[in-house]
Amino acid sequence: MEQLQDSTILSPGHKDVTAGPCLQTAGCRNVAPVLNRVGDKWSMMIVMTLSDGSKRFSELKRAIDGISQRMLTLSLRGLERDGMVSRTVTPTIPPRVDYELTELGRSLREPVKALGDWAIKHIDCIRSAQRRFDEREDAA
Amino acid sequence: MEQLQDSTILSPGHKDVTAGPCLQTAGCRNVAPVLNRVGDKWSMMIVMTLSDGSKRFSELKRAIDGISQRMLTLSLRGLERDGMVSRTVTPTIPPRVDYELTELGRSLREPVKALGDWAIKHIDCIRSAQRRFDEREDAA
DNA sequence: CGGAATCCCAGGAGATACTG
DNA sequence: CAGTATCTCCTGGGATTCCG
Repeated sequence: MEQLQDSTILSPGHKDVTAGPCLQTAGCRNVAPVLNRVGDKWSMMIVMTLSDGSKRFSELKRAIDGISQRMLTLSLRGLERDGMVSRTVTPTIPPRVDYELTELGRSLREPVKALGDWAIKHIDCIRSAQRRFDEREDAA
Repeated sequence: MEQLQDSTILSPGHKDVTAGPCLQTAGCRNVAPVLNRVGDKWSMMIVMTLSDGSKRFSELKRAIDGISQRMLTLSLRGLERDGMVSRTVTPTIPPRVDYELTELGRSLREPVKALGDWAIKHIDCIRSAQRRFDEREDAA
């Protein structure tokens, strides 16, 4: 089996965590893995797409458009592993597999929405900041 | 100049956005870039670290511990480009550069904290879900 | 001190082909 | 249909070195 994306952030060659000196870093260390999944392009797309009910593999693949079946599989595995998504196999022929947000997954939608609202609210600000930055850079 | 991490998510070989069929995907497309920066390991660390006031380059490097100067530079550039962080050069000898959260950057702390709180609140749930998942997998 | 430039490699991710 | 298995290409990112 290929190495599953484990979302466990641990700097390679890093000392022991329990001996961690930085206070905020400790809390950060808990948050980082979650952010990493949430921040992931495909995982987010999937959660969004599953927001309005369960979908089967091929439905997801078609809905998300641009995702390869490989990344869909891997991302779903990651979300399933994190307990965000449940996977239900119906062993008919041909087989049918449905994915659905778990309670945990659904509870995630709220804070993510908060962040999404922030993003939408400030997207213009960010865009223009980027433009200004790029212009100054081009001038140089 | 090396290609700056532009945080602009656009599937390669993707059709035109304006013709996009999916409604929620459109909003998602705005949110994704932001999430991608927010979800970024180092960028988050930096924002966290800058939460309590401005810091200079070497302070950040020491505070974050594990980051390479390359990634620190690149991440700071990204944050600066997005208007989250301001960069102030004091041309003394030796030179001194201070980084500070902008208003935009500070406003980001709140929704991020919401997400962080969610993460902390559910981290046990996630961890145990991961353990269960891994055990079932080992059994197979 | 704060970077920029270069080298280099492991891991991320697409395309394709095969299977239960 | 819903994956798994390869193969391959490409980028992210560490280490190191040089510059103002």
